[in-house]
Parts: sequence; structure tokens; C-alpha cells
Amino acid sequence: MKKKPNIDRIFRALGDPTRRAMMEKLSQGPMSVSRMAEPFDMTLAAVVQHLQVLEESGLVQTEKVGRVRTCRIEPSGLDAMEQWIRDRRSIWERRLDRLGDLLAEQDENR
Amino acid sequence: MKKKPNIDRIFRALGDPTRRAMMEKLSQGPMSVSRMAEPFDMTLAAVVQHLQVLEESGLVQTEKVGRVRTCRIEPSGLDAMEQWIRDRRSIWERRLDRLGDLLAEQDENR
DNA sequence: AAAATACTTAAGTTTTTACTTGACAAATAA
DNA sequence: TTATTTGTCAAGTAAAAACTTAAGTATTTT
Repeated sequence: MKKKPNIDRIFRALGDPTRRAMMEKLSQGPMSVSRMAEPFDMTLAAVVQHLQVLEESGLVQTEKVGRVRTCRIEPSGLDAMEQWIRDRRSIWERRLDRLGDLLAEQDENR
Repeated sequence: MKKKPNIDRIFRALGDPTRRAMMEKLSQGPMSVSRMAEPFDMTLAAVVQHLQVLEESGLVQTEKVGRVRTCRIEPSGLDAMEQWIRDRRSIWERRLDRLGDLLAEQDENR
């Protein structure tokens, strides 16, 4: 039951609805921090903190040129998460294939 | 930028590493609450609270017979999450197809 | 040079979340 | 019947997360 530190960060980052909304906004294309902040009812500083979480998780990449920091989605960022989902699914399905649902329950639940 | 309440609960539920570990344990097959709790270094009550979050999000289903509550994974539970990931991906990829990455940045970042 | 823009940083506050404790109830076992 | 198992509930505590405020820095603009 060990886990990679990064998948922890990814799931944690997207557990917050504001950060998910930010990812949705960023899907429109790369944009500055202040542009990112526009639709949100909170201070710039708060938005920046959310962006940091997203960046540390590898979901977002940023680059500062001049006084403007441009944010973009890191397309491979969700790979680990998708893999986790696939893994869960394949394990259940293997189980369900091997035995009938009820039979399995009786067998392993004693 | 509206969102379904359920996807919120799913992402939030899996944002916690303990609950993710519980899903992994439950992948082994249906089991009782106390069996679920075994590997975790916390009280039964805490585990039950995590299970409630998982159940409210639709990821887990439980049924009580006698004094034993049996928990099982709800296989469709992760569908909404996977769909969200797919949606993000398809939007980025459509963007990257339409325009070159750098060109797009210059265009929309002014 | 002065003012405005676009962040950045640190510190503090508020809110939420995770977890514990302890008392209790129902079902099963002795 | 008594004891044990299996879980439930409510309340409280402690830690983490989200958010604000305020002061500061570097870059443009005027």
C-alpha cells in the first residue's frame, strides 16, 4: 500500500472545486495569472496560491517573461490519475469475470 | 462554469489519500466495515466517517445485514471523473490541432 | 522620473477536514 | 442471561486548507 507522492498531489489538487474550475478555464489556452483570476471571487493572492498547488502537482506549467507569468496546462498531467482509475476498474472487472458477484462475496467475506 | 454536485463529491472524496487507499482495499472484493478498517492506523469511527464520504459520492455502496455492514465498490462511480478527464484532454487537443502551441499563445494572450 | 501594472511574499484569520473519545444499540456467541 | 462483537452517534479537538490583508519588487507605461 505504498504510493507515489505525485499522484497524491494530483488528486489533492483536483479535490478542490476552485482548482478544477481553473483547469477548465486554462483549457481555453495559455493565459496570464491575472486573466486566470478574473472569473473568481477572491483575491489575486488566493488565485496564485491555487496555481502553485496546480503547478506543484504537475498539472500546470508556468513561465514568467517580463512582469507577466503565463500559465498553461501540462497535457501529460492527468495521465497518472487516469491510470489510477483504469487500474481500479480493471481489478474490479477481473474479479467480476472470475466469479459471480454474490459467489465472490460469500467466498471472500467469511 | 456550472458543475454537477456529484462530480464535486467524487473529486473531493478521492482527494484524501486514506479514502483512495480504502478504494484500493475494496477492489479486493466486498468486505465488512471492520475488515476495511484493519490496515488503517485510526479508530473504527474515523474509518466509518471516510466510508460515509465515499458512499455519499456514489463510489461505494453498503448494505447492512445483521450487525455487519458490507461495503462494495459501485463500478460506475468513477465514470463522471473519467469523463471530466476526457473532456479536458479533448479540449486541449482540439486547441493544439487548430493552431500551433506558440502561435496560439501569442494570439490569445494579448 | 513618476505612476501604474502584474505579480510576490509573509503573516494572520477563518473555515473545513480528519480524527478521537466516550456513551450507546443491536445482533450474535458463550 | 451475560458477554462479546460490530457498528452508530454526538461532541469535541487538533491540524490542515483556503482565504485575506498589507507591504514589497520588478517591469512597463506615461
